[in-house]
Parts: sequence; C-alpha cells; structure tokens
Amino acid sequence: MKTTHVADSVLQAALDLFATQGYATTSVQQIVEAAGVTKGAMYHYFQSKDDLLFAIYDRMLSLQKRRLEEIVAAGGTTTDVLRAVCVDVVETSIDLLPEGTVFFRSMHMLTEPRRKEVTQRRREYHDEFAALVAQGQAEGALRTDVPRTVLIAHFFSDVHYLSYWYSPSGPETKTEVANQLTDLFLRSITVEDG
Amino acid sequence: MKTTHVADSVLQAALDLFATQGYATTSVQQIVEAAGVTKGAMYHYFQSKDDLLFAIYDRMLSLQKRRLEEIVAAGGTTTDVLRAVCVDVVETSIDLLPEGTVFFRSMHMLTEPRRKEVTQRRREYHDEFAALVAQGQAEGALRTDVPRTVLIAHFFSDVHYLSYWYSPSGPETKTEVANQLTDLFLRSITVEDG
DNA sequence: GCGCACAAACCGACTGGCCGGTACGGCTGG
DNA sequence: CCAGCCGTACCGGCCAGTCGGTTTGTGCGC
Repeated sequence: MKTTHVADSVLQAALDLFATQGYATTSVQQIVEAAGVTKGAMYHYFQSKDDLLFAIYDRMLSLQKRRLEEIVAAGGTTTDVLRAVCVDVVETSIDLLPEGTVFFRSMHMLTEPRRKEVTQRRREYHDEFAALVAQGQAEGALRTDVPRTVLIAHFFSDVHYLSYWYSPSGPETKTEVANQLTDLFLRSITVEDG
Repeated sequence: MKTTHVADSVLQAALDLFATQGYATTSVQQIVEAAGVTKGAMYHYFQSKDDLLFAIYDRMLSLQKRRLEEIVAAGGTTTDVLRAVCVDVVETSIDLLPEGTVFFRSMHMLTEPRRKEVTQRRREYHDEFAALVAQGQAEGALRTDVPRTVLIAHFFSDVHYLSYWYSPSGPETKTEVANQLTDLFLRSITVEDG
C-alpha cells in the first residue's frame, strides 16, 4: 500500500504540472518535489519521464474504452445508445479535464512506439463509435448527406475542446453541459422530421 | 527585398517544424538549417525563439480578425452574416492548418506577456462572435434554452479540431467541409420550425 | 569611375546553465 | 543479513543565446 503511494503521488503531481505548465517545461525535479519524494524513489517505479506521460494516456484510454463497452453492452435502440455514449464521454472528459489537456497537447512528446499505441487505441474507439453512427444511418434515423467522417469529427471536437473552455467552477454543471452538447450534436445529425 | 527573404524562410521553417515536432523539441539550430541560413542571421531578425512562435500567433490572429470585420461590415441579415462568418473561419483555418496545430498545442510555451496578449485578442474575437449569436437570439432565430457560452464553444470546437483530423489530400474539399460543419452548427442552434 | 568610410547584414565557435538519467551507498523490515 | 526501497551527488549532452569578427552594400567626395 505504501509502495503504491509513492507512485500515485508522483503520477498525480506529474499530471498537475503537465496540465498547467506542459510536459517539456516540467522537469523531473519539479515533479518529485511536488510529490514530496526524491528522484531515486521515482526512478524506482518509473523507467523514464516518458513513462509518466504514457501512464496518463493509458489510464484515460482504458477508462473510456471500458465505459463505451459497458454502455453498448447495456443495449437499447441505436439512438438511445448513441445518446448515452455521448453524454457519458462528455461527463467522463469533464471528470478528467487535466488529463484531457495533457492528452491533446502532448501527444507528440510521446516516444514513437507509444504514440503508435495511443493512436491505435484511439482508432479502435473511433471505429466503435463510427459503427454506431453507421447503424443509425442504416436505420434511417441519421442523415447521410454529410460524410460520416465529418459527423464524427463534429462530435469529437466538442469533447476535445472541453479542456479549453469548461470550468467546474463555472455556471454549468457537468451533467447540464453533457446533455446540452449531446442535444446539439444529435439535433444536427438527425434527419429532419416530417 | 533580399533581407526579408531570410526572415520569411526562417518563419516558414519554424512553422513547419513546430507543427510536426512541437515547439520544445525543435532546436534553433534545426530551424536555421532547414531555412538554409545561420544562427547569426536569424538572431539578427528575431530576438528569441519565442519571437518566432509569437509571429505565428500574430499572423493568424490578425488575419482572422480582419476577415471577421470585413464580413460583418458587408452586412446582411444576422443569420446570413453568421453563416458567412462560420464558413469563412473554417476555410481560413484549413488554409492555415499548420498554424492551427501550433496555435492550440503551444500556447503555453509563449512567455507570459505574449500569452496574455493572445488571450486578449482571442477574447475580442470571441466577443464579436458572441454578439452575433446574441443578436440572432434577440431576433428569435436562435435558441435560448442552451447557454450562449455552450453554443459558441460548440462552434469553436469544430474549428479547433480541424487540425486533428482534416487532411487536404482527403476526400473532402475545404469548401465542402466548411459548408457541412456550418450546416451542422446552424441546424443545432436554430429554433425548431413550425 | 574610384577609392573610402561606415553601417548593416551575417557568420559560427563558444558558454553557461539546465535536465534526464545513473551510480552507489545506506536504511529498514522481515 | 539480505533484498527491495530510497537518498544524493554527479555526469554527459544539449541548447538558447552571445560576441568578436568578417563580408556585403551604400553613399560620397573627388
């Protein structure tokens, strides 16, 4: 238990500093000082600074993948599942706002094999989401006059942008924003009534 | 004439390298080599590496501000102006895709006063855009059941995300994408008919 | 045309500092 | 007493920025 405490506090400090200062401008010394440990302790649990960064990505990707699969497994009509997925990913992204900041800003700082892995896992998520949209289109519920790529980018952009404008101390709660953004998205991609 | 050529080629090389490798991982030496000049020449035209980065921001902000004002000055109904602004900013952002990549990824690398200035100028742009949306709401054309902040973030997110997915060599032309995204956005924020 | 003076443009070796990573010694709980 | 855990001093490399010097351009008197 105590052993993981060191690793955990280092990871937490790294996340905070990467999110506020950026990866490149944060030194390992700063991280261990913020975590209240020493370099020796840190390098006992992590092989490199890059490991710290990747751990952030790994945690986020695992969580989102798991949640997506849980929701899909729960079943329901395509639009209901799609709505649930959208709301959930926005809420999760708000819970992981600092992770999101680091995620999109520091992807290019990962070493080559790791960046490849992150890209690969993102693609899997993307494809699963795309399958939902495709199904909705096949059922005639979603419009087909706009390329699916554009429809999907249109949604992911909202998630992506959250860390640039949303503040937990602002007027909107995460649930409100999640529902509002989902509503805007679904309204734009649903076929017109009557 | 020859004098500006050095500055221009340095800026172009810096833009390319910052966009592909990131600001922190690009050395001044790399930039000047790519530009085919020497460090001495570069430091004759720029005071610091930070200057190169800021020049990219300055150019982008100036261009977008100018275009926004031209379109607003041209006049028309609120929704027409809003549509024109949206299409234009997407098209412009596609023309400046590398700049966009650097813009959102490296903002935190700017020195404090410059980051302040960039934030300030972005805020001005944001406010002008918000005024258009507010006017549309006052005229009853745009929905008011979602906070204006969310509506606006919903649009800016698309612009922001372009550099992460759009490729000029892909199937969609910039004009198509601009119209498609604008259409999705306006559809989601317009009050329902009938 | 032609030397001349002077400034602007440019060169590139060098430096001072920082930073990721390591070597190694000591501590401590089982 | 040993094996994992951690502290600390240090190293090698890199990199932004500098600085004395050289070249190139330019106006001017003659």
